[in-house]
Amino acid sequence: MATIRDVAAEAGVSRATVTRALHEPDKVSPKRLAKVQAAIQKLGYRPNMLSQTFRASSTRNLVVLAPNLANPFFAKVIAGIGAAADERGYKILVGGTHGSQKRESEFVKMVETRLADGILQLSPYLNGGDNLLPRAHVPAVSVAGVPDTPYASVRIDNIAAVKECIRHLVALGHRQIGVITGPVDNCNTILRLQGYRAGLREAGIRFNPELVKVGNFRLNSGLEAVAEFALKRNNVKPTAIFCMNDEMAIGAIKALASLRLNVPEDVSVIGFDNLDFASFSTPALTTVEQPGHEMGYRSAHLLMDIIENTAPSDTADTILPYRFIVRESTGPVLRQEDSH
Amino acid sequence: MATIRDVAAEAGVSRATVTRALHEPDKVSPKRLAKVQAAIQKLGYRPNMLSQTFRASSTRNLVVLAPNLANPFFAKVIAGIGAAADERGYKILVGGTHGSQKRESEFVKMVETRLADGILQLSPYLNGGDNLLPRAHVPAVSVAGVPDTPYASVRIDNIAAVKECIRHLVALGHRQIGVITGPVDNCNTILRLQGYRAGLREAGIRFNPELVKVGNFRLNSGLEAVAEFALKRNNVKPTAIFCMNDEMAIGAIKALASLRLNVPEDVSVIGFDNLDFASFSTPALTTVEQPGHEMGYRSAHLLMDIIENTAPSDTADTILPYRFIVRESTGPVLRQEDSH
DNA sequence: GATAAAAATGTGACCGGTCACATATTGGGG
DNA sequence: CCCCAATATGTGACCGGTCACATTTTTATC
Repeated sequence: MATIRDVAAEAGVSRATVTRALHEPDKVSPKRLAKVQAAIQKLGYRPNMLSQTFRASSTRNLVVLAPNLANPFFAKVIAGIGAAADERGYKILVGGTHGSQKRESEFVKMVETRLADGILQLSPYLNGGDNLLPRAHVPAVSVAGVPDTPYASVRIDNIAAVKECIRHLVALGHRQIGVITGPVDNCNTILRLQGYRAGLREAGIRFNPELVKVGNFRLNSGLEAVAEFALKRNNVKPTAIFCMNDEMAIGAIKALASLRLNVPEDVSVIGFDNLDFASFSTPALTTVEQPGHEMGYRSAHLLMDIIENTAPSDTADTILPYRFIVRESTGPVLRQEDSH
Repeated sequence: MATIRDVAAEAGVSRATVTRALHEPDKVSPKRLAKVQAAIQKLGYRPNMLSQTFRASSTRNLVVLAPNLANPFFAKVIAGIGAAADERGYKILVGGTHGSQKRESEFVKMVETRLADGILQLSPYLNGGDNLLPRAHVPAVSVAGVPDTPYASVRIDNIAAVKECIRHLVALGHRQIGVITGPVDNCNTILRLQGYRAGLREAGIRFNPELVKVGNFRLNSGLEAVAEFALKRNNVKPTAIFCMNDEMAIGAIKALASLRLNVPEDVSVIGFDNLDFASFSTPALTTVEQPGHEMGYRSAHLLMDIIENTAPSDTADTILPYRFIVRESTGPVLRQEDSH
């Protein structure tokens, strides 16, 4: 593989002239420029980014920490990040952590060891001890995360969004409103649960822990949670279920169907995220749209600003608007009390 | 940021001793080892990977070229790649190309400029001119791609898989079998279309171009293709539709539902990939499972072998088994000719 | 055509580890 | 206590660009 010295020798100039020909062509006389270009052509020279990057000690790589690559919502966010990175000549390294602390610290180490310039953290766990980022002082932005992080975040107002869902259900006459959550230590779970409780309070409904089922954001856990609701001996059966993401909502609908319960006649279901699949499910899902692409885009620009020091690494939160979308999976409660 | 020289000075030893303390601790006397470790601790020293990597001129990064990150099948493959990379201390850079040549060449350039060691190409276009990889002689493996690439590939036998789908439909009495394809130049489209035609031939059914609709592998295009089938003035209405992936199949089912056609009573539908969503759709999808995780895993190991020169960079194909899964979306054709 | 200013080019050091080799230290056997 | 081998440590060069600065060449002005 040809080096810059080979090119210099071939063109009969110095190394510095080659560098200049590459980066500041107008500072090189046309004659030599042509010679250098010919030499580059002839030798098939490609500058070694590694050494460039080493000298500059900046890689223009961003690490994206995603707990789960299979989550379509994250795919949207990542697309947005990619678009922003592209605009400024950055590349993104997508690290699937699968929730593993070890994996996560591997990627943080990439920044500490200069293989990447900063980190975008998707949906982190609450900063209750196990969040690595604050400890390592590394440029970071949290996407779709929590308020009050020690670094900037871009997100929606989860609490308000969920309150709006509950308000919608209450308006339809529901008072037994179940909820299927994500993992208990997930920040979105925590916030949305707060929204849920606030929504109930607003409607004067007492919070009933039996109506809360813990899921994991995957299809299957929606299914299992509904099975648990059905299995219950006692008679607190929800007439509506708020699911903390669309995948679990689709799982829930599937489970309800196999119990011969119709959505929304027997049970209303609400999701969260507005995946593409949400409008294609039967019935089409009432859900909250998070502007995933926009969130990714904004947060990536913010991170790059921080890296390049054009923005102070403050902890300001950017709150983007959500959109509550009513489709077919929610409807009025029918007054045939406890038919199932 | 502390360098190895700082550590050496602090510990009162030479740079080489520090390196050895880091990589071959048993070759350093316990006394100095302790001193070095104390110095590292005190200075918060972290080796600069960039320079290490520069010296070794190997980054242990693999670039994954994915046309579309939102495709859940690719997510599975990427997870497999990640698992393999992990085992051997590689990291993966996921590059969403969105079908753009420019983006793709950006990533190829990353390998040429040594920011990554090799490329995994997901579902490439046929080598009709616009496939960059052969031109750049870069370590590469194709995943879920075509036969006869100039580099190794890991895939299933698409033709056989589709033939099996058609055979299944024919056995149920279907003779008007529609197909919704991916983009015409996509290699999977081409192979699966060959399988489709071979399946028809086997059953003695004449190929009818009017039963072929071109899609783009996204939900919406399944919907649109069905709308086109419905719209047709002439009377070649399919009693079964083979979709080249699950997303389009789910789109197709949605469209059929809005036309008041039942699946599978009125029209049977088959998908491809066996996404998680496939078994959660209503009705659950008959489909072909590609071992996405395994494909990613195998191809990544193959690529790493090539990079490390333990495997010759031959063009051998690895063919993995697929699995045809019959669920609820296919059924016998009802003999009430042309009810719709 | 001489002189100063501007533009073009070349030189050596450097980024931060690592390696090959040279040198110093230790230990055991006689 | 000396000698040789084995082990431990240090030295300088190097990876491939890039930068600051020194040097040379060109151009402008009188």
